[in-house]
Amino acid sequence: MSQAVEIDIRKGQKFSDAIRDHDVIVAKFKGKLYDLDSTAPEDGVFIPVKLRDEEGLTVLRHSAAHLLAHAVTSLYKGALPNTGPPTEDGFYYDIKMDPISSDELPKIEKKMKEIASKNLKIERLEYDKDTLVKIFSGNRFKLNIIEEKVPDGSTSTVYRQGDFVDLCTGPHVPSTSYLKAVKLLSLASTNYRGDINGEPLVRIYGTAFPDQKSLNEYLRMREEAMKRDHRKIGQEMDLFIFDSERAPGFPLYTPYGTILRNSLVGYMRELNRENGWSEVYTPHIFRDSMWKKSGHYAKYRESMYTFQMDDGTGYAIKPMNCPGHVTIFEREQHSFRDLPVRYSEPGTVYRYEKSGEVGGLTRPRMFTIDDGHAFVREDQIVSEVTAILGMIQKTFTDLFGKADLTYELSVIDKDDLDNYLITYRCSRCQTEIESRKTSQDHLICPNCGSTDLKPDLDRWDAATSALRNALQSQGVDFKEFEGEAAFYGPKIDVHLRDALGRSWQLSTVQVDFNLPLNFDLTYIDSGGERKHVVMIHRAIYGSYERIMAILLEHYAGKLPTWLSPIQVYITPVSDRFLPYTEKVHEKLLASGIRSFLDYSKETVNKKIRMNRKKRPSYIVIIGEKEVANSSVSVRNRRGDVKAMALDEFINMLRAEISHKRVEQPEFQ
RNA sequence: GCCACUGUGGCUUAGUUGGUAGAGCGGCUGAUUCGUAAUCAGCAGGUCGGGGGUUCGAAACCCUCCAGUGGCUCCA
Repeated sequence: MSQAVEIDIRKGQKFSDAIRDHDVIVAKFKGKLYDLDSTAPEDGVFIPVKLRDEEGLTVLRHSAAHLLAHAVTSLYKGALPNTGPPTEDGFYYDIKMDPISSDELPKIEKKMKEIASKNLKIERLEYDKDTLVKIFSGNRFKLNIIEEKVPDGSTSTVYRQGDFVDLCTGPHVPSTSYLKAVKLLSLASTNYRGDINGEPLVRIYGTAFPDQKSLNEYLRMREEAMKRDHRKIGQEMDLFIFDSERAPGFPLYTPYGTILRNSLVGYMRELNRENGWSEVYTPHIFRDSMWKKSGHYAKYRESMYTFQMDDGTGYAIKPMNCPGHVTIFEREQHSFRDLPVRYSEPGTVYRYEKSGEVGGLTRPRMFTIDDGHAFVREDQIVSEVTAILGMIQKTFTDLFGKADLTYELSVIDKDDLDNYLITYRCSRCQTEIESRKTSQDHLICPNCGSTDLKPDLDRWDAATSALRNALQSQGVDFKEFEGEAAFYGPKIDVHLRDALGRSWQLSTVQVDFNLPLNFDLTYIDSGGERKHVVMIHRAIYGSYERIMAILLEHYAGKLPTWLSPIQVYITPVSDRFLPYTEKVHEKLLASGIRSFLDYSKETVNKKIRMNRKKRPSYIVIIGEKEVANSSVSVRNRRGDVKAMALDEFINMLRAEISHKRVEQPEFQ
């Protein structure tokens, strides 16, 4: 982060003439980035942007993308660059070319470095549309961009470095010599414009940094992330398996994994109880009539597991828990005094994710949501959502020690109301209907047949501002995303940043007007009138699978002791000390501590080596001294060893577990 | 679902241009009774993802299906 120094500049003066610092690569003038080589459009002050600044880094990577396209087009005849933007931590370029294998990345990278070392000037050139069309006549992708983005009679810019020219609005670093630390990372394929039917393109991912040192640091982090892959750690710790032949995409939890899972379930059960959420239990299968009524069949049938019995009745396995909770809610009439009614359940759902989409615990075909549905009055939305946000903050503070959360509020796009469920009012007879119209449909008033129906967004507005109020009352920062709302209502998504700086989407809080209408869920208000409830869907972990994956990657498997499947791994130095070891083990078990005794007759070294990958919280070794002193020799996760009295060890563990401590006490 | 890559015993893997599989870890057996990341020896374990084809001969080449990985699309 460099200081926001400001430099005076006069109209027509080149930015480069006003600065000396070689690290400055672009100028920010009135909020817009300019190449150093360009001139100020008017008098004013500009901020010099350095390589290391966030915006500078983006520019650097964008330039690196050009360098990549430059190298590829010079190596592969007929390769047609499409687009190559910077990304959060690097860049990519989509190129039409024959498929290549990742073995060729080093070759391309070498070419990039070769071009960079030529210290080519990167020039910005402005041309009219006709000239642009001539320049890119051989590249139909660029011609499409010109056709769409450059109006007739206007101009746009290209950037040239040596013999390579790319259509681009820039800005870029002044010369290729800035691109010293570039690295190609992976190869993927994509379709033109992200359209499934679009032409297949080769996408090459890479990254760039101001210097080799920070690039190396990034690569180390990347490697660390790879080592922390929950699929790998989960196998090492023996937590779950996937049997890709028998159940592709379905996790099976082993005994250790089930301990972890149950710890998380137990935590949520307690949190729910403390916050007035009743636990319920619902079937995994419902008749198809249920899914027709809920609307799931209409929208999600192809990703549901459906089947038919011999007598012809149709069923489906649940892809969501809401209908079950709704069914329980419906069993009795509700007064306005009863609300909110809150049902929660670790609800296992099954969704047929398409073959290319499944992967590990983050995208399985079976997962268990820490699901909750609150049935509330409209005036209760704010307080209910506020309470849920509090539960979210508590949960992640407990799980991660310090929760680095970001909030997103997804709201309706009022310029594009198609596909949202909204109230329409007939202009002629004032009849109100609830509908989700698509662009093909046109609505007709069921009462008078008029087609003049006006959307009424009052309820959406009220719900959205309720969510906004709840967020503000919690004093958290949030961003709003227009058009990201669910079709049935606005929602809040919560993201967590992990130890490696990666952001994961976890919690979600959604306001739903749809299901209460589909199922006609009502309460009797104080005036004796029937009103529709509002449903609030909430998941805090998101799913048990996902939170487990995140915990494993965040902690590199070294889970806080309260969550750790093996809290104590205990083994004697030799069989002679087994009786005392068993006594210690039993006392630990009696104290509620998950102790696992290793009877194998191996050397201590070997036993530790064999069991370390299971990440026990503590390793306890019992030998002659321990037997003599009624003590234990304890090794913690960091590898520090300490001898202590058995009771001292048990007290330490109990405190650590009951306070859900993330760190272990230090051994002096 | 689309594109690319990959698929060898429980795990990690070797296998040059095709000549019917090697290893380490783990497992088992025996010896060793051992002090915080490698004690020794022996044994068992593989229809090289499935099926089809080419060939005198296929783990290797071709086709096809399945699965995994990385992306795209999707994610209620």
